Amino acid sequence: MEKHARGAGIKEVAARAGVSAATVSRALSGNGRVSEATRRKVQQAADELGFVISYNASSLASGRSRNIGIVMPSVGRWYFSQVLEGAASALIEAGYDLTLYNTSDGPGHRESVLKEMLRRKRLDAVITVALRLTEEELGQLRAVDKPIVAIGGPLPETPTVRVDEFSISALATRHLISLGHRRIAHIGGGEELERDFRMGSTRQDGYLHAMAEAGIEVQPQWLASSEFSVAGGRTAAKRLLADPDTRVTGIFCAADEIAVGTLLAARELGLRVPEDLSVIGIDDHELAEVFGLTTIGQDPAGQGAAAVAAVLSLLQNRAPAPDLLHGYYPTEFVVRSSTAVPRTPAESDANA
Amino acid sequence: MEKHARGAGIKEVAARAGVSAATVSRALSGNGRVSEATRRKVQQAADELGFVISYNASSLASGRSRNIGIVMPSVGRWYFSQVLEGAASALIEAGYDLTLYNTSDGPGHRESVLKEMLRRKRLDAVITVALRLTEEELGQLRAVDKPIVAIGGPLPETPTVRVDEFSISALATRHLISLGHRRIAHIGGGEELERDFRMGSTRQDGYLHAMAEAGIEVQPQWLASSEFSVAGGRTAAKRLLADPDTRVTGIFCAADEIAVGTLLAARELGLRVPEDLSVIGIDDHELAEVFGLTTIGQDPAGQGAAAVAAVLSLLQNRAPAPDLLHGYYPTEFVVRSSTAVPRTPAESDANA
DNA sequence: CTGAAAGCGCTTACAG
DNA sequence: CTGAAAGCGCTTACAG
Repeated sequence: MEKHARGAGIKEVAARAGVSAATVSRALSGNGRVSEATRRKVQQAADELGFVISYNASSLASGRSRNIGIVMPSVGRWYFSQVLEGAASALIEAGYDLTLYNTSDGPGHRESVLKEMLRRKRLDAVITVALRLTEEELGQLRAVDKPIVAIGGPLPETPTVRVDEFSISALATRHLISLGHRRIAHIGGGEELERDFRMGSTRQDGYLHAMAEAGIEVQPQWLASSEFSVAGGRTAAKRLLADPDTRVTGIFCAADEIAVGTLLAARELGLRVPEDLSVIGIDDHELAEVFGLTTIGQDPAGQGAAAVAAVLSLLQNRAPAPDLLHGYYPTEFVVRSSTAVPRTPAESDANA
Repeated sequence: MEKHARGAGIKEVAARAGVSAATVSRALSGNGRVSEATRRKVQQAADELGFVISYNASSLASGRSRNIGIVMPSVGRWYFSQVLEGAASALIEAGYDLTLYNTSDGPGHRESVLKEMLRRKRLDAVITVALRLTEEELGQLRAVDKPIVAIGGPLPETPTVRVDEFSISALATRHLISLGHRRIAHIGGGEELERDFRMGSTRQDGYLHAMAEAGIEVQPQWLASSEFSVAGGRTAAKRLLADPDTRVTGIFCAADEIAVGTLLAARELGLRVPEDLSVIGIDDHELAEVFGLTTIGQDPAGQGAAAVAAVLSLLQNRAPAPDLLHGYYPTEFVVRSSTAVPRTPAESDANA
């Protein structure tokens, strides 16, 4: 009774099935050969007793935890919540637990997360999202000798699910250029993005590259930045659009939330989109469709699932997953109604 | 060397400090008395060796896991991502791990999550978010004899962090009524909300109550529903506002995302807010401020943190947390610019 | 295919 | 305050 209340253990199952605990373990885990008849007997006994394995004991004995850690700087922000959703689904599907480490509370916390929590041996592998690690931190993680897969971070020699920031940014910019825009601004992710993804510059670089390629000289006031939010984008765009000698006809925003903010700012300033202003973003955020935003979709949930798939395969055969070392996660160019040929082509020849 | 690579164990620390493993355990965990001198010696040895405790071993031996499970139907939706963010911060602060169970993939998955994962003894307690459980499921959870705290669900006799759905809905509706509106619609959360929170009806009930209280007969076409998204709200509001004999002057939306969608719909239909239409939501979503939306803030991150606090206190002394059994989580009425006196007071006397 | 036994790395009465 | 020893509930060579 007492025993029952705390759940039947492997011994009880063994007794009921008339076999040894070792056999129960083999039958239930699938490791080691067991006759079909025995397996069935054991399974039935386990079912009858409502046996639930103790992961702690199992992990301690076997060294495997069926538990993956995910480290990200913020669950509350859209991108991360989507990644998490995708990863969580994939993990639950595979029968793995997911331990979440939200490092949002400043670097102090992040450090303790990395140094302690990840090494407490309860994890089979780690997925980092948009995390920059120092050489030392990376070394520590590697010392534990557990698979690490990154999403969107700059971890050297770590299998990484990433989109080609530079190319999609150049693509977005070229889209505006090809429509005839020449006065094109860029609202980047600013420090936040830079810190988390080390790609604020990469997206801006793609923009600068496309502009240079087209022989357009970028004016300094065309470069703005915003935090990743509609409010931030709105503020940045208002500032940008209010400046009389900035008068751009197109804006490439580093994220859809910023782009939506830009659309709102334009509206408030009496600018029509796309007649007076074309706007393009990155993400294919759910608001993008609502606002008819042209964007480059990057499917964060898919990225989360892809990282899980990579981790699981590493866990099985430690294959180096070459595509994650060199390839890029696919993106999708989605043309909607926020971009069009500029209304005043006369402007497009003025270069300063 | 070998040993070192896999991390020093408690024995190595004991040897280095010149004490027994038992003493190391006591010194490091704080359980049991250890002389200050010994404690320091042990701590230093542990630091030098980079000792990290094995949670699996510790949990197996002690029965405590320092790990809390959180079950929610969707991490990707705003409300849940915020709850998670709040809970994660609070847990990391307390030195607890957080295991996430995202049950979004249908009831089949949810069931296995509840029946198996939560019982694998790796968890000290469980926080459920917006989860309806059957009597049986609840019984199973209780059988494990681990603290359960709910957020927003209808779990009987379970300490629950919840806002007063009925009252805030009535409040929101009364706000419109007090401004002079009488033709007021309600866009609820529909099935989705009903299923997850069992409160779709509660929010609608609050609306109906306030309307009845004011002697206003609610016309059937004033009741609409939408999924929890801007897109959903926009669609629902368009349908509602397009109907010529519905002509409401105010809409109470069950969530800010729906309300924002409603604002967009109004704009597209050429209705000015608040001159032609007043809109009020619930949440204080980050978009609410951007859109000047009047709303009732419910601070989901705070709810997550509150649930964690409750769980931790239950873990310490098993106090029943009476406020969580009867009280409500505080909300905040935030008046912005989406609500005002209706332009055409003549209408407000027509009752059918 | 199956069992007895050692062991995973801690914690905690029990003595002292 | 500290140590020796048993035990947490599994897994897995090692034999058979």
